[in-house]
Amino acid sequence: MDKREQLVSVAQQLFYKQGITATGIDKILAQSGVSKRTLYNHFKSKDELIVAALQRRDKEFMTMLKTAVPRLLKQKYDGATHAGLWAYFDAIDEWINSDKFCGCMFINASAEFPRKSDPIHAICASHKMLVIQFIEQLLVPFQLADSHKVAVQMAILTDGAIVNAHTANQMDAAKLAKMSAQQLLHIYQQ
Amino acid sequence: MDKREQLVSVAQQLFYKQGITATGIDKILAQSGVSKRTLYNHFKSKDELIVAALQRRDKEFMTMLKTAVPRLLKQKYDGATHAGLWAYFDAIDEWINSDKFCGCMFINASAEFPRKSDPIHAICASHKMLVIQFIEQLLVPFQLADSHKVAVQMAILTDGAIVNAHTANQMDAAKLAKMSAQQLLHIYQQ
DNA sequence: CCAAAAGTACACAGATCTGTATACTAATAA
DNA sequence: TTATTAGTATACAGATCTGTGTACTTTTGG
Repeated sequence: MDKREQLVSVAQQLFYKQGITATGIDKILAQSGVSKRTLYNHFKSKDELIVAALQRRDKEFMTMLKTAVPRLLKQKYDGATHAGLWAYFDAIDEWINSDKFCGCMFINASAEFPRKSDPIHAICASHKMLVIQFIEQLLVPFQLADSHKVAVQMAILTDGAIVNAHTANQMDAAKLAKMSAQQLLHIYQQ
Repeated sequence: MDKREQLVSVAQQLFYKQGITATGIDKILAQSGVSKRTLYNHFKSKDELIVAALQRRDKEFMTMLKTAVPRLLKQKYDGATHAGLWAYFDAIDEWINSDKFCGCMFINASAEFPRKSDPIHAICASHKMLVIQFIEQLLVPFQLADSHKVAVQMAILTDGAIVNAHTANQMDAAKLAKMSAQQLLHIYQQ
């Protein structure tokens, strides 16, 4: 019933699966069953729709993390305090090996909109910052001297795993990234 | 004078800087000073030109690695046998912080052409395999039990650094990735 | 019930994109 | 020299894309 939500939801799916530039407005209208006039009443351009789709994906992804990590922490590690980070990599692994996986929407979007000044690119950057903050929380039990730096290192492992799975079909990339993380934190813990 | 080479060279630059779908044939023709008919005598479609541009970039990037790594190995590590991998991460760092950097062309291309069956996507995958092989050579001095697995872990760190630099403006990503690599190989060396 | 808000259908402007057709010109090689 | 090859200029077909204009219909709140 909420036409705006329908539009953004369908746009998000199509942009993610087929690329943003490659997805025309008409495809989104056809699949959502909304008229073109309604779209341009809610958004003044395609760019605004792209922004809304990315913001929706941002919320969706963070929600996924915030539910999957506690679930896996309980399932696989009996809720052990330090194991949040392992559960995080397990969650990434689950996602990468699910059929909905098509790379990271924000990495993909910044590939299509490479100019740093582009608002679309800026949204991608701030999403990545949010993920780094999320990781930093999981690092608290390790009592690290510079937990932000380590969080960025974990983010690098994450993005590397995502890209290797998507581009090079390395579907075990998240498992390898998790191993790397465990070995790295073994050092930091000393 | 070699019109084909001019076309592929300009196409590579524009595809890399602006994205592939966003770059029209006409822009490539204008910048290379070649007529449209000549383009379609050499390539039967834009897709073929894309393939040629990616293959050219593949050669260029591998050549860059094969010259930068020995140079940095000598400059910074006095040619120490085991330091090839550190020189490799230094080379990635140099590239990331150069003004020509605009992410990894193959990561970007697979974002725009996500279907695994697409020949363009396949070229991206095989480029990543070449890089992994290159890394594996640098791991020889470490005499690892499973050097391929570690090479993939290094590739994950590399791609993560590239993506974090490009998408999240983390320009020190390669330095952090190098640190991770050094800590990881310290373990593997024991 | 009725007025305002929201949505639909559809035509179309104007730009852009890939690819082709045609007729002419420059270079090259036997 | 002359035939062939390679390239140019340019118009254009046909598709597609974003965005607007207009007239009609549905929904909804007071």
